[in-house]
Amino acid sequence: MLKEERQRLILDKLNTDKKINFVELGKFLDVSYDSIRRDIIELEDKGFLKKVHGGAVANSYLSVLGTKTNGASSSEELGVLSKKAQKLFENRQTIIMDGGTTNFFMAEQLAKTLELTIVTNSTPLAMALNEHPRIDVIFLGGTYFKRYQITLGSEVSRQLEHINADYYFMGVNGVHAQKGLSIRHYEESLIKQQMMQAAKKTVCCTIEEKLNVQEAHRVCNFQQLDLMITNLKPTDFALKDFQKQGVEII
Amino acid sequence: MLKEERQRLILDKLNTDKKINFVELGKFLDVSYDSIRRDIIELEDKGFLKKVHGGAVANSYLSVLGTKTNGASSSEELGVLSKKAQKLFENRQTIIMDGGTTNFFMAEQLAKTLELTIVTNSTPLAMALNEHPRIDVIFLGGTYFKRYQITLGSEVSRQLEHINADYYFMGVNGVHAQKGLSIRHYEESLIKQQMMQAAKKTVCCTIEEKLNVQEAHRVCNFQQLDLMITNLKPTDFALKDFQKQGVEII
DNA sequence: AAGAACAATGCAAATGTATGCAAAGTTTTT
DNA sequence: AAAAACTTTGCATACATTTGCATTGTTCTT
Repeated sequence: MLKEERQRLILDKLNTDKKINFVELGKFLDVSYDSIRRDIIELEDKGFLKKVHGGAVANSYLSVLGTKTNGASSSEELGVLSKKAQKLFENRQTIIMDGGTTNFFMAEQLAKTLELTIVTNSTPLAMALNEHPRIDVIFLGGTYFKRYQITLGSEVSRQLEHINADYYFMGVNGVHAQKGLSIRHYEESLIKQQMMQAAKKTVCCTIEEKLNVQEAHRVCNFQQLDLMITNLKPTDFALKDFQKQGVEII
Repeated sequence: MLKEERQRLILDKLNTDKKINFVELGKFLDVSYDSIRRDIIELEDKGFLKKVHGGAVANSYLSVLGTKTNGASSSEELGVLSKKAQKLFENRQTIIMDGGTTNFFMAEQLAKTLELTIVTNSTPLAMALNEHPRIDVIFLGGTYFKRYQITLGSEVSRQLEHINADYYFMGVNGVHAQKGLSIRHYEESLIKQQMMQAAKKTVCCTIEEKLNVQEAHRVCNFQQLDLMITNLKPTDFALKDFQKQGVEII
C-alpha cells in the first residue's frame, strides 16, 4: 500500500468519525502502529488534522466535503422546503443569502427567468447562480473561511452597511423557540446580525432536524424573524412551540 | 508498445483507480520497472499526476472548472508552466492572483505545506484552495461576473487599496511585445492595473498560444512586467521579440 | 507514586529512486 | 537506401526513503 493511499484513507476515516485511535487504525489498515503514527505526524505538519494523545481529531477543512453530502434523505426535505420558498421571489428584488446547504439548494432551484439581485458571501452559492442569466450577484469580500466556504470579517461588515435588501435568507445550525436562532461560529453570528439589519425582512429556511437545536452563538430571538419555512406542514405537531410566537410559518 | 500508448494506459488506469503501484503496473503492461517510472516522471512534469514513493496518485485536476478546460492539449502546456512558477512561492508571502485557467491550475498545484496569503477575486480559485490548509485566502468582493467567475467594480478596487502583496500573478488574454498585455473586458483591465500597483512584482504566466495576441483593452506595456513564465524554453525562437525587452523570461 | 498506555528515537532490512551506460529502435539527413 | 543523429529501453550501481521493531522516555490514570 502506498503511503499516500494510506494517508488518504486516514483522512477519509477521520472525516466520518471525527476522531481516530492509532491501535484500531493500525489493525484496520493492517500496518504497524509506527507507520500510522508517522502518517499522523506528517498529516499534522501539513495541517490536515490535530494530533492528540492516543490518536488524532479532525481539524478538517475537508469536512466541507462531508457536510455537503448530507445524504439523499435530507435532500428530499430540502426539495419540499425550497418549493415553498420559491413563492417569495419576485422580479426586481434584492435578496441577501448566506452560506449553507439550504440556501445553496434554493439558489439552484430559482427560476431561470427571475430577475433578481442576490447579495452573498458564499462562493458555492455565487457559482451556483452562474446558470441564472438574469440574476445579478454581488459578492461580499473579506477573509475567506474554507470550512464554510464563506467570507467573514470587518470587510464583509463594511460592505453590508451599504445594502438595503428586501429579504435576507438566513442559514442556521439551530432554531429554538426560546433560545432563538444559533450557529457554531462566532464571527459568522455577527455577520448574520448585520445581514438582518440590511434587509427589510428576515426569512429562515430550515429542515426539521435543526428544530429545537441550539448552538454556541445566538444570532437573534425567534420572534425577530419575519418568516420561517420548514419542510413540515405548518400545522405539524413539532412546530407547536414555534406557532405560539407570532412568527409566520409556512 | 509506443511510449504514448503506454502513458495513455497509465492515465486511464489512474483515472479509475486513483492510484498506481509501479510493480503491478510493470507486470500489467509488461515493460520494465524503469520505463514505467520514467513515464510517471514525464507525466508528473506535465501535471497529469502526482508521483509518490512507490507509485503515483491522481491529482484533483481541473475538477471545479469543468466547462472552462481548454482540452487536454493545453493542460500539458499548463503543467510545464505551472511547474516553473512553483519555484517562486515561499512561505509567508502575500500573493495576488486573479481569474483564468492558468492561475487556477497553478493554485491547485501549490504545495500543501506552503504558508501563504492569497488575495483573489476569482471564486473557483478560492475554492481550489480549500484543499490547502495553510493558505489564507482574502476574497475581494464586488459585482460578480458570471462569465469569468470573478468580481469586479469599485468595491474590488477599494479593497485593493489596502493590499501590499509580494507578487501579482496576472492572467491575460494576449501578450504582445509591442502592444503589451491585453484582455477583452474593460472593467477587468482596470482592476488588473490596480492589482499591479498593489504588488511589488508582477508576473505573467501564459501559454504560447496567447503570445503575439492582442485584445481590446491594454493592461500595461510588456516592459512593465517583472517576469514572464511560459511553457516554452526561454531560448525558444517564438520568444525572441520578447527577449529584447529586458523582462526576465523563464 | 506506581503502573499502564502512549510517544520518540535509533537501527536494520526491505523497498524504491537516480544515474550512467550500452544496446535497440526511430527519425532525419544525405 | 544508407548513414547519422537522436530517443527509448533495460540493466547495474550507488544512494535515499519507508517500515517495523526494540529501547528508552513521557504522559495519563488510578
